[in-house]
Amino acid sequence: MAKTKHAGSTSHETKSGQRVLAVYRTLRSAILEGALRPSMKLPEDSIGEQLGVSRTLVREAFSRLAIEGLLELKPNRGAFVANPSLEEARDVFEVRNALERQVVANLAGRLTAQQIATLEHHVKLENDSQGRDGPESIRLAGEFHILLAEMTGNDLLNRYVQEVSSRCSLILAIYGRPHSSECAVSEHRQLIEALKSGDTIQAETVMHHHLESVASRALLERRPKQDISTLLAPFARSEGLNPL
Amino acid sequence: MAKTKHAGSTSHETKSGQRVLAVYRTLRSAILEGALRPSMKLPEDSIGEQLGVSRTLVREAFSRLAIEGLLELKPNRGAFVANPSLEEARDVFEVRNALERQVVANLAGRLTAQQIATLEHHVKLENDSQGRDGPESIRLAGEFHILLAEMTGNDLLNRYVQEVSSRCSLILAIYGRPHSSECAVSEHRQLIEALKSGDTIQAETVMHHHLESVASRALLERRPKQDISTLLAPFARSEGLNPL
DNA sequence: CATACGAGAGTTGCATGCAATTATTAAATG
DNA sequence: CATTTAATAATTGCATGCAACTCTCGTATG
Repeated sequence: MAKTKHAGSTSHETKSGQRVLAVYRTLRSAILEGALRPSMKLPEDSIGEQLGVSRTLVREAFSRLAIEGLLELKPNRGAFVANPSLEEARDVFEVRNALERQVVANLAGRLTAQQIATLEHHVKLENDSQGRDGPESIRLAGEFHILLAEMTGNDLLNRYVQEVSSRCSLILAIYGRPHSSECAVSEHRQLIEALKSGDTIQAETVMHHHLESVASRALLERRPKQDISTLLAPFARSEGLNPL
Repeated sequence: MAKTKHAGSTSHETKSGQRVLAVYRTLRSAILEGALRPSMKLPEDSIGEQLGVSRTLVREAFSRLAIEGLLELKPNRGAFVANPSLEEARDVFEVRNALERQVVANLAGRLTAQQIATLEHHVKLENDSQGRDGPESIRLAGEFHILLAEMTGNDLLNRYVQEVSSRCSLILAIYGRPHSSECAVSEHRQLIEALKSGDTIQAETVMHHHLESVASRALLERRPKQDISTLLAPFARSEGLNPL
């Protein structure tokens, strides 16, 4: 096999060293965009070959993605795209709620004019893409929350919000309805207003309800699991069997 | 060099596969106990030789510790024990506050009799070790918070609490006063009472003040940094120099 | 016919080797 | 004598190789 020399997810040459980051980002995107479906097996070999790097780097990227909950690493068995259970999904939303309430608490009354402008511009984009079909408006809605987290200047908080956001994307890909799982633009607008006025309680409340509604819109129905054993269990039971 | 076959941090044979976990845990403990001081360089091969594993495994453990904020990885330069700035320390405490408020919100009014007994037993241990010298009572105080997080049954929340707790341990090792940086046992008792009564607001308030007081006891004074350049800068300036 | 077994192929876990980068020391120069 | 430069040593980044483990599938056996 020819050595392809660089493994660009984004097409421009990765500066130096951090090629593992490129692998990590490539896989991360692929999972979040749904190209790699939950429970899918990811062999080190083929991924490395595909990306033009050795198994060593793929392995390192796997390890990181596993920590972030996007992969599950089974010892001696390999890496699988995570397939979080409904319970885990609820756990993620609970943590997300706690983190994002801290984000708005941190930001309330402290936004600069520039930051407010950025947020309002972003909401306008969300509104414009509202009508059009799909992925664009979902992406924008997610990025609004990332934007807020970045504005806190708290790197750790920012990292955690990014991580739970990733997990939420995966969860929505599994459990979310095709359409209505996106954030309501009006709620984002409300949020900005509360942040501007410096009303911390109000901001936290709005954020809380906002995430609550996203979670319930996504999690209340839909296939509870697309894992084979869980899918089959009810059928088995109705046939008098008693699966694990 | 002889192959030592296993690299146990805890003396019992590591089952199979997960030797990297043993390396990770060993280094983690060493950092948190202060054996490896902040900013100290950790060369891959000497660590590997010391632990009887190859650089590959050490490298993987490094990567994980870096994600958790206990190491800093400088490209092409190697791994260094983290030396968080005061600002980063404040950020960590802010996130910890958000997470642990979620913990008590989750737990309030939902503790089983068994769990209550466990917590009260733990507080008794804390109280008993109060008088004695040092590390024991600090460890117990930290474990109380871990215990609470575990009781939520929310794995992600639990993991994040563990992570910020680690970071806090490192921070206290750098900035904390030798003695007074531990949790007040009475505050832990208050917390249990609030959780038993199911008063979520009260529980969150107590937790908030509790962590606030830990943070302020630790962070308000003490050497702002023990990095050489920062330590030297004031002396240099008083000599008419103008360091970076 | 269904289940259990085992040989072979494929994959992971880990160590090691080599090229590239950084650190260190020595010599050279102003 | 301080500073710069060149050569050497040490260390990291990454790929590859080998043993251990798992999976697959054909064969044997009850």
